Amino acid sequence: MKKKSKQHYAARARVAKALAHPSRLLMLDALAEGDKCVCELTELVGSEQSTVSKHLAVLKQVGIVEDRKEGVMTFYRLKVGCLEGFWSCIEAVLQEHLKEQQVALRG
Amino acid sequence: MKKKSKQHYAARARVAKALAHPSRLLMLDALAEGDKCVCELTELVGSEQSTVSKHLAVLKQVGIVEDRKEGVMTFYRLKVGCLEGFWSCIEAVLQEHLKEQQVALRG
DNA sequence: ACCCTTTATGGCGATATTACCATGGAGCCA
DNA sequence: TGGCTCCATGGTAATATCGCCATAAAGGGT
Repeated sequence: MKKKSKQHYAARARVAKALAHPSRLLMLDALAEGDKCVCELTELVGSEQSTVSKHLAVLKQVGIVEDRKEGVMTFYRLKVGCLEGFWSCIEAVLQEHLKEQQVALRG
Repeated sequence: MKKKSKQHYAARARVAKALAHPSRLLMLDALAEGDKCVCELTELVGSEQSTVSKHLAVLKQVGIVEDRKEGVMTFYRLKVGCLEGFWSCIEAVLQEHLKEQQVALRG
C-alpha cells in the first residue's frame, strides 16, 4: 500500500463531492444512455434550468462530463466510463446497510 | 436500463456524500489495512480528536464502517470491500482531467 | 430588426458542513 | 477515591452548498 499525499486525498474528495448530489447522479445515469441537452436534463430533473446548469458545471469542472455546442443547444456527454464501478460500490454499501437495519428490527 | 426512483438517487447521494471528504478518505484507506482505534486515526489525520470522532460517525451512519469497543478504546473496521472500485473510478476521473489540462497548457 | 428558445451567470436567503473548544462519560489502575 | 486516557457530544462561528429569481448572451426563424 502506497502512502498518498493529503493533496491526493483532497483531489479525490473533490471528485466524490461532485458525485454527491441526487440530481447529479440522476443526470449521470441518463447520460450513460447517450448525450443529452440541458433542456432534456432540466425536464428529467424537474428543477429550474439555472439550477441544472449549475449542477452540470460542477460535473464539468471535475472532468466527469464535457459539453458540446450545437446551434443554440448545449449537449453534455459522459467523459468517463468508470461509473459502473462507482455505482456498484455505492449499491453494496446500501445493501449492507439495509441488511443491518433489518436485523436490528428483528432483534 | 432500469428506471430508478428519486429516493434511490437520494440514498446513493448520501453514501457518496459520506465519502466526499479528504480526512474520511484518508481514514478509509488506512482502515483497508486493518482495524484502527480512534487514537490512531486521530494521529493519522492530524485534526482534533472530536473532529475525527465526528467523521467516523458520518461513515458509520451510512454503513461504511462499524465500531467495536475494547476496554476504553473504540476500534473502527471497514464493513464494505468494494472501495477499490470506488477508488479506481475516482482515479480514472482524475487522470482524464489531468490529461485534459495538460493538453490545454500545450494548446 | 424583432422575438423566441436555449443556456449560463450573478445575487440572495436558507440550509448544511466543518473544525475547534469545552465538557462529560466510561474504563483502567494505583 | 482520585487521576489518567480514550472517546463522544453539544455549542459555536466560519464557510460551503443549494435552489430560486432575474438577467444576459447567443442562435434561429420571420
